[in-house]
Amino acid sequence: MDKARTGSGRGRKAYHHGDLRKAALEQALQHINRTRDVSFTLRELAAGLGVSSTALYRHFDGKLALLAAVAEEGYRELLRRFDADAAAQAAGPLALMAARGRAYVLFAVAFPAHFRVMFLPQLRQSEAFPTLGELRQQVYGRLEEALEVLQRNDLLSGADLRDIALTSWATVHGLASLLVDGQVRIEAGSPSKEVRDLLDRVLTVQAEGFLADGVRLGALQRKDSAPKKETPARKRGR
Amino acid sequence: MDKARTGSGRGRKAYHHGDLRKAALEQALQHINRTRDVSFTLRELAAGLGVSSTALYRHFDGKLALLAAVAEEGYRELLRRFDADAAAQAAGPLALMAARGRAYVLFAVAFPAHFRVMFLPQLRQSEAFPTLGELRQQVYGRLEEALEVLQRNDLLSGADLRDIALTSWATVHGLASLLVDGQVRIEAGSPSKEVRDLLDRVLTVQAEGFLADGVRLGALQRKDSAPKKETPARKRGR
DNA sequence: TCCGAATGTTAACGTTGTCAACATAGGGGC
DNA sequence: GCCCCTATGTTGACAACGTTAACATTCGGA
Repeated sequence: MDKARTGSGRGRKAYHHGDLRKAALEQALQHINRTRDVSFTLRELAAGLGVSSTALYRHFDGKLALLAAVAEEGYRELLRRFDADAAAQAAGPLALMAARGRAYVLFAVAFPAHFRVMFLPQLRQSEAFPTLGELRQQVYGRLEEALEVLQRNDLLSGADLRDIALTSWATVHGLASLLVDGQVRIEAGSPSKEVRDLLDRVLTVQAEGFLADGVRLGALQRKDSAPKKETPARKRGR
Repeated sequence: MDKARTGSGRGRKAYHHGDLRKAALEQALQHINRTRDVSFTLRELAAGLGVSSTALYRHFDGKLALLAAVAEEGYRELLRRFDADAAAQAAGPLALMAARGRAYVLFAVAFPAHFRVMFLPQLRQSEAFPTLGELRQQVYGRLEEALEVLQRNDLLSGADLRDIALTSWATVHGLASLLVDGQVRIEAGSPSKEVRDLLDRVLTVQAEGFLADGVRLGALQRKDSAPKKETPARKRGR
């Protein structure tokens, strides 16, 4: 298949676009990154591609399906990054865990538009895109996996693995959200380096905690509830 | 001012609604909680109130302004909860810190629609609602304040206060997001109790870290960057 | 009592996502 | 080399949406 325009004339406008699907996805990402929002219009997007708006319906079932395709791209890229660091895996459990968390945040910073779309409520709730659900599970599975390796090596504290996993996930996801939403200021000069340093510090605090040696959280127990010393074993279902 | 309908007849449809602004906000919250999304229509909302859609424009400048009003309600409720626990403040720095984090998450679970709207990209980016920006700063200020109290009492580890604050904020905000988005399953039976217990465990892991005693994160340092042992003092600006 | 301000209604406009019907390109089977 | 089937793109149209303008009704204070 020809990538270039396949029409008769050279510079003339060809009837067929070449790869409209790919071009539409790229244009959508540009819009999202510029406006920080998915509220672009199909007509505007199509006009930017020199194409009628209804042409997009040959490649996507509608606007939501187009966004779903963007989200799917994002999940696959994130999984690719998770699996890319075989080096970290060889370097030990701690390195693997840190690499996974770092990959999550760096992905969000590198692909903010994808990240935004991946967590759109409209897509999360829709059952029209089962692939997205499977990909989401794979992502969380990778994070859990890294923690299980830590546990096998007796590197974890006594807390329940599920609680640790949820805490780690929340921290990493929260940091990514704050960065993507621009609630944490990043120097425009060398965003990559600054983000990486910030990220390392956050992951360190996260892993080692922030209380001084010897300080324990007895005071954290609520007054209105019996302090449950023993965490009940929780099912790992779904 | 009469709360009830002020028209002539008793059960007859009154020309004036009574308190349309309040009713509209409530109806909007219902829609958001039902659909988990802000994509309700003004016409539908107005029809549910037995009112013409343009009547809403007497109370809000438009749909975005209505959402901004919802967000403002949310921020004020959250701040109210922050300040409500004077008891925790008296019980010591650790209790205060835990209470603030817990208030954040419990607010999100109790007011999911508000929470959703508070972090809408369209509202975050718009400069038409400066009040929202001020309220946001107050919220983060309360979290930072609790940490500063900890620091004054020498209860923190040696890490930079800004890093600890960001990590805590990310964890709490991430957990709230995951709960509101339904990515963490909650038993329908006693959601309140289960969330509170889960929350306590996460806050504990967060504060104390999850590494076993003696394990340190030397392996976390990246290979492509010089390991900066000393965190450079960072300005506290903005 | 009267009159302006507050509140609500009707009609209309431009834009949006989407569908149906039609037009064109391109490649595989004869 | 021709033909037809399918993939791809276009035109025209529709209902629904947010929003505005012009008009109607009610309330409350001078």
